[in-house]
Amino acid sequence: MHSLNNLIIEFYDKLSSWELSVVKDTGYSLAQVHTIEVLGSHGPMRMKELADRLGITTGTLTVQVEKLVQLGLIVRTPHEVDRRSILVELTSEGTALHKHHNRMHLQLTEDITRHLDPESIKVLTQSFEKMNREF
Amino acid sequence: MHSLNNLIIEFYDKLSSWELSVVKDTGYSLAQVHTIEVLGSHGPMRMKELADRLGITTGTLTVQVEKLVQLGLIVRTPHEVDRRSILVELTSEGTALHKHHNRMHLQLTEDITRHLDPESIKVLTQSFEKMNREF
DNA sequence: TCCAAATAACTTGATAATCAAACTAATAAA
DNA sequence: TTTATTAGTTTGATTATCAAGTTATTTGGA
Repeated sequence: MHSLNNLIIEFYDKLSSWELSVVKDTGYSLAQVHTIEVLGSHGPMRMKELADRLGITTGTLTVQVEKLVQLGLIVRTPHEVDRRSILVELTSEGTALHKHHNRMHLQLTEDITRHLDPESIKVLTQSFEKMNREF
Repeated sequence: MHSLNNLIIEFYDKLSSWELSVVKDTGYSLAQVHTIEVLGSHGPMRMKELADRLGITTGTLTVQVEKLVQLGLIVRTPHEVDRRSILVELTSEGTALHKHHNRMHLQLTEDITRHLDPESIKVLTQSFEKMNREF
């Protein structure tokens, strides 16, 4: 258990470094790409929910979103029922950035699992499913 | 492979959120705890190496380190052979913070793996070893 | 129904984190 | 021994962040 713990920490650390270098290549900031990631994988959402997912306040997010709108990556649309809220969603350019980032991730996954046999991949997948459920 | 990729991304995302909330409880910033983490798990090191591991410039690190020294978490000692360099290392208080954070991690690992059978744990551990080697 | 409380987003003012570039001191290489 | 490189710091500017206050809207009692 102790060694597994250390391996997870090391895995997380290496993934963070990889993410940082990949993001730097895009020319956007880590916070910006992270925002695009969340919108890309979960779809349009309100400011409040987005802020919660990103772990920042709505005040901070207002500024971030303003910049991403100017960059043409996202758009703000009024919420259909709740007029206090606005929905944030990706533009086609934002979607393209998300897809590009996703391809990078997929390539990484292929790279780091290339020495795993099919049975291990299967167990690994099931284990991740179970672990993700426990957070 | 595609689903495993998504599971890894989700795992990373949840781990990030967990880390953020755990760090917030300590009263220190994410950057500060991260610095302590690196020093705690790899031992004393030069500014340059520490900056590289953290993914920041030495200019930024100089400011960070100064604050951590004032907080009593780390100390600067001259490098024995290279007089351009200084070694950064944890104080006993810094070590205590690292140990505390490590215990949190261990607890998390125990929590998220509690529904995995011994054989899966074994395969999972071996898989992480192989994946970490490929980064 | 109507008003108080809660919620969503934004704004403002302050602080922390970051970088690039310039600088100093020391080492390495020619 | 010069010259080039490296380590760390400083400076000036920019970005990210928060807490607190503001406005508009919704919700939940009385």
